[in-house]
Amino acid sequence: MSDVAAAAGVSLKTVSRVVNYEPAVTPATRARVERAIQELGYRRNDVARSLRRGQLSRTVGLVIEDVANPFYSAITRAIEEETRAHGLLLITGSSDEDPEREKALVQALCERRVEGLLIVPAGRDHGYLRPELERGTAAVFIDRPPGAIDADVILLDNVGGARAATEHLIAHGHRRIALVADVLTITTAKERTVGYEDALAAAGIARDPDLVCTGLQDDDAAEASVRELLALSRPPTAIFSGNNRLTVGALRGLGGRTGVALIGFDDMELAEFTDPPLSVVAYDAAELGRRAAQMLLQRLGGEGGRPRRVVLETTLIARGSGEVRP
Amino acid sequence: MSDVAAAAGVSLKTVSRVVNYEPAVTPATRARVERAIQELGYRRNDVARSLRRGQLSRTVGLVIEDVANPFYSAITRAIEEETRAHGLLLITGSSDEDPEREKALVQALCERRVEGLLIVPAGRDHGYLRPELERGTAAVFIDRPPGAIDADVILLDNVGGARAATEHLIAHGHRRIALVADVLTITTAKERTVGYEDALAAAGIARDPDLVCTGLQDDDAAEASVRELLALSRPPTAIFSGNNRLTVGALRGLGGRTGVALIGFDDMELAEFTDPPLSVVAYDAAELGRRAAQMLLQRLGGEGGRPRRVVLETTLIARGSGEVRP
DNA sequence: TTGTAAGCGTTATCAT
DNA sequence: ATGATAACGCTTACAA
Repeated sequence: MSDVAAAAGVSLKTVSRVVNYEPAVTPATRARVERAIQELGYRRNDVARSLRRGQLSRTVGLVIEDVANPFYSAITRAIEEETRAHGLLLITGSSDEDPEREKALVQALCERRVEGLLIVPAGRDHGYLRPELERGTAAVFIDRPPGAIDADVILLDNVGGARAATEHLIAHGHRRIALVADVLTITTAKERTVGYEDALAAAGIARDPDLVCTGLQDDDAAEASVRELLALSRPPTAIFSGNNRLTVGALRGLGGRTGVALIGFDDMELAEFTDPPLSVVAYDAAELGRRAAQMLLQRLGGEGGRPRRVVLETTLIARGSGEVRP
Repeated sequence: MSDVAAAAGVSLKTVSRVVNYEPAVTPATRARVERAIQELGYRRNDVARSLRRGQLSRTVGLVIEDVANPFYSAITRAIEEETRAHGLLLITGSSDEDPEREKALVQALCERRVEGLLIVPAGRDHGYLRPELERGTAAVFIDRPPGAIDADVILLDNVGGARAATEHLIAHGHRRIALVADVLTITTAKERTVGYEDALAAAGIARDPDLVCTGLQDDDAAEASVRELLALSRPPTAIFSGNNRLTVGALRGLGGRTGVALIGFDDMELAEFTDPPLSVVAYDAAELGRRAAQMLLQRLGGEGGRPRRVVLETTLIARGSGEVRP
């Protein structure tokens, strides 16, 4: 900047004025400065800028489980849209469901002085965030509630969605319905399991432990579980799978068998083209991201008040696989 | 930091030493400082830090077309993995195939002094980057080459992949093969079109303009085109679609018709479960991101030399839809 | 309209 | 082993 000032024969401050479109500059001076900027290839340093202006980094941090998962990338995209509209850049990171990694990411983001944090929590204890929150960093949790602190959060109606799927299967005549779910320490997995069990109980169907497969962390685990389910002496006539990855595994485990009903939680890109077309519990992932970003932006805008909790509804999309009869 | 120093009864510099794990500090002093840090909830300010240390922001910028597209989110994830290993955070943004948006994003990233730039270019003229490159910001282009400047780039063998797909269809007896492609100003779309035409020419099949649908920007456009193709007096017996979004549209346009062969460029999540299973031109999207990040990291590490150009191979995965006979 | 001086939170340099 | 001081590139407050 001082180089530009020298080249244009003005003071530092005048260059600053030009760069920031402050009005108090003669058109002639402005032109001279702009020429110098062009020639020297000067570009304002936002790092230095935010330092002096009081910690406003104009960035927001996002920690999710895995960007490569369509569920999270849809959320990411929606958040990006909202933040961009406010001139905020987005720093992203994947935690891979590892609490340590989540914490390390959040800390790196805080050191970089992001103005706000959007987190799909992997860990259960977010006490480590308290100092940040007290110091004014806003935080909004997505998809799962925070642990050990109180903060804004936006969730899905997991219990309701899982219950609806299970009820749907029951309504189509199934009584031996298997569950394929992730580790139950993940609240979404837990809630979807509860929804499944609620529906069975309401229909007076005893919960058969043989049919409940939990702790499945990837598609391979789901595939193996489904194979085992099919090998039972009394195999299930229907399967409810708890998320998009597990649904892929379940389909693989079914190996083309179309006689077993299947409903998956999370809509998927080619769901309408599988054989039979895949019935799913769907919801608006983009809306999840959008609302989270909006809540964060409101907090950044100075909005006070108690932490809020928003729950988004799910919809059952019946395409065929969930309507197969026993 | 000065608060911490005061609380611990030491100087600013000593706190800095503790925070940076510099050896020259008595264990006793260190302990005292660390207690003060705990109590005050102090966290190092990386913004100020990078200012003094000479512009090392420890961040890298990534500009892609759309994170919500699985192709790009896979790339993003791989890049994240590489940069994380080097302590670099990733700032991401989607250009939506809009050159202005790409440029605005890149400029915002440069103002924030990212150390390096990873770009899937939307525009054709990257002259605007020259000042940044001269000043030492590294840049690597992904999936498409830069325009008007010379820089490292990692590409896919689009011509080869498209040619292989078309040859495969020809080998299965097709002579009326339709093309469903994006706007040809996008180099990947152009190259895939060239590969398609090459294969036809090599087989002595005249290019029928009725069968060549280009300029399709989304799945809806592809769906409409496929419907029109099927309504021709002499409809195609096979379709080659130029990317994952267009493939979704093509499938929709086919409306369950299984008699028309289909090969898509880009593998997809449920491709193995469609009816018939979807044949695709696949490649390692993660590898694309990984290699790009590695090239960037090498440049950041001071590696000189002429810009490099890496081309990744594609593989034809025959699952069924590409093997349907006319 | 333009310029000067101070300071944002940190690290580098040089003393002690 | 510890500290004083300047400096990073910029903006704010004030002066001319």
